[in-house]
Amino acid sequence: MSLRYGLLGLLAEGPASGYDLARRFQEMLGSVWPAQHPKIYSELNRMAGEGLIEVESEGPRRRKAYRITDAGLAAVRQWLTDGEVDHTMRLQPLLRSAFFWLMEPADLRAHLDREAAYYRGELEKYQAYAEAKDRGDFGDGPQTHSLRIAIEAAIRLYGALAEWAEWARDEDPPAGQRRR
Amino acid sequence: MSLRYGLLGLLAEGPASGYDLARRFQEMLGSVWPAQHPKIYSELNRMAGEGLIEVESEGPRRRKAYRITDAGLAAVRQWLTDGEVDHTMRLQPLLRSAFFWLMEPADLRAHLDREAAYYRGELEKYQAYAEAKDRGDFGDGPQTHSLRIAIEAAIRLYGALAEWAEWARDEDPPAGQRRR
DNA sequence: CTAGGACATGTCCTTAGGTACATATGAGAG
DNA sequence: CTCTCATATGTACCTAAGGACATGTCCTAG
Repeated sequence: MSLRYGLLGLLAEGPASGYDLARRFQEMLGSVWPAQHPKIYSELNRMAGEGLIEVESEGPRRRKAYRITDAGLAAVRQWLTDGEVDHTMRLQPLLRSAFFWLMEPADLRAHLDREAAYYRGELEKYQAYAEAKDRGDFGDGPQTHSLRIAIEAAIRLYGALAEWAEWARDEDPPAGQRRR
Repeated sequence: MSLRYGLLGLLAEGPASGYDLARRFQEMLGSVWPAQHPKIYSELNRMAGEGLIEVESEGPRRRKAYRITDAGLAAVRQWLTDGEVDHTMRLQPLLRSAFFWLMEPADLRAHLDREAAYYRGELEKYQAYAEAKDRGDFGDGPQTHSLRIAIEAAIRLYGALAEWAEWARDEDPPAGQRRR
């Protein structure tokens, strides 16, 4: 149900259409919780049926903007405070790492180089974002502050992963490594 | 298809039954790639049908041990070197963090305390594991070396998350915070 | 000798996630 | 005026994931 609450959380900032939500989800939450538009639209319809959100206005190009209801706001808040936190991680790159011994040393090195570059890239993206935010480019409402906290998490995570990949790349390759 | 390759990777170390694989997946990969036994058994059956693994022996209690075939070994190796890395993260705690502004400051503080404690706990678990490994408790084959790299990633990730949660907890709460 | 528990494999069913496809509409370029 | 592109919403369908339930088997404690 995380997508549901993610949408409610975004709607708590103000009315938005499914299209808006899809874009904002992608932009600001895409790296911690991917969501495609079909799922978003169907979830919005479900939530409208349950009274958690309601159609605020219908605009041009069939645009429907939704507004969160009191019930919806209460639902997100309850989820945030009482809902059990799901600590499940699903990190394919780490799953792969358990099987590095099956790779050729050269391939592994190349792989870790690419991984490190990827994480460095993400890290820089979020660092730039954080700097813009700290300069006040996005105002300083409570939402902005929360977003800054989320960005800080991304910075620390990608930083940790980048350093890990570089560390692993520079580690001695396993002694028992053998060619196929 | 990550589960598939995870199973093949484990089977590359030696024959195992579905039950074994479920336990080992849970133990050593559970925190980066959860897998329940129904999925494992059905995936094993599918892979047996495709010739990636084969039944090595049938033991007591209906136990069926599988062995990886040459085709299976080639498949994991190809996945490891040529397969596109999926960098998707699905971290509910970070999704939540974008909506901290909706929480009461006291609830948020309690939440971040629990989160920090959780991450510290995981961190210690993996640190202990790493120390045992560095002492040589598990031998020092190439698999062990890979596992050590995976554990190092877990240590760095949980360390980063623990510090993030503590940092966020001790941050000034957003100025615009308002009561319900 | 029997009851309970760990071992071991599976089915069933529901939901979540994701790709591909379909369609309508308004704005702007040429 | 028409073509194209971005906006905007959806359906259809497939696979992955996961909870609930069912069943068989061997061991051991009492």
